[in-house]
Amino acid sequence: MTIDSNNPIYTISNAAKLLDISVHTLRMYEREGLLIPFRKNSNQRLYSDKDLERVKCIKKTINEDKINIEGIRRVLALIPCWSIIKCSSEDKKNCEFFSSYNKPCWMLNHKNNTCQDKDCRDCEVYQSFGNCASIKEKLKTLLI
DNA sequence: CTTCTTACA
DNA sequence: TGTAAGAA
Repeated sequence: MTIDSNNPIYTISNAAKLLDISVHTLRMYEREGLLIPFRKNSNQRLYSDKDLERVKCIKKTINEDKINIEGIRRVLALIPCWSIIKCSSEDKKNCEFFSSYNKPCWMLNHKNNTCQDKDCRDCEVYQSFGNCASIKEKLKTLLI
């Protein structure tokens, strides 16, 4: 983890074992827009240590804070991505995100805007809201 | 043998 | 959340 926590090295079965959840649940979190695992050319999912931390945060939020997947997704849908990546007004006009309030930006189409060639998994927006500890800090920097 | 997608008595 | 089918 100290070398490169972004290295996708865990298969879905290994990740599930480490997290003590089922592979089915991991796929569901993905389908619900809570995380974006790395994909090999063979379409197989791979998870990094950072991904594991992200899922731990999700588990904690669901089990301890009693917020369901839908609730988490709606919070993520409020991230001011345009401010983080500094969209132009043209980008905003072409972005589907501005007509949606229940999906995180990384679940939407990015055609015709500055995000179209980006991999959301590598995006600062997705990364910054990856675990419970960093979210509040990130929001502080946006409000200053 | 593992993983992928899709579906559901 | 679990399990199953058929494909890769």
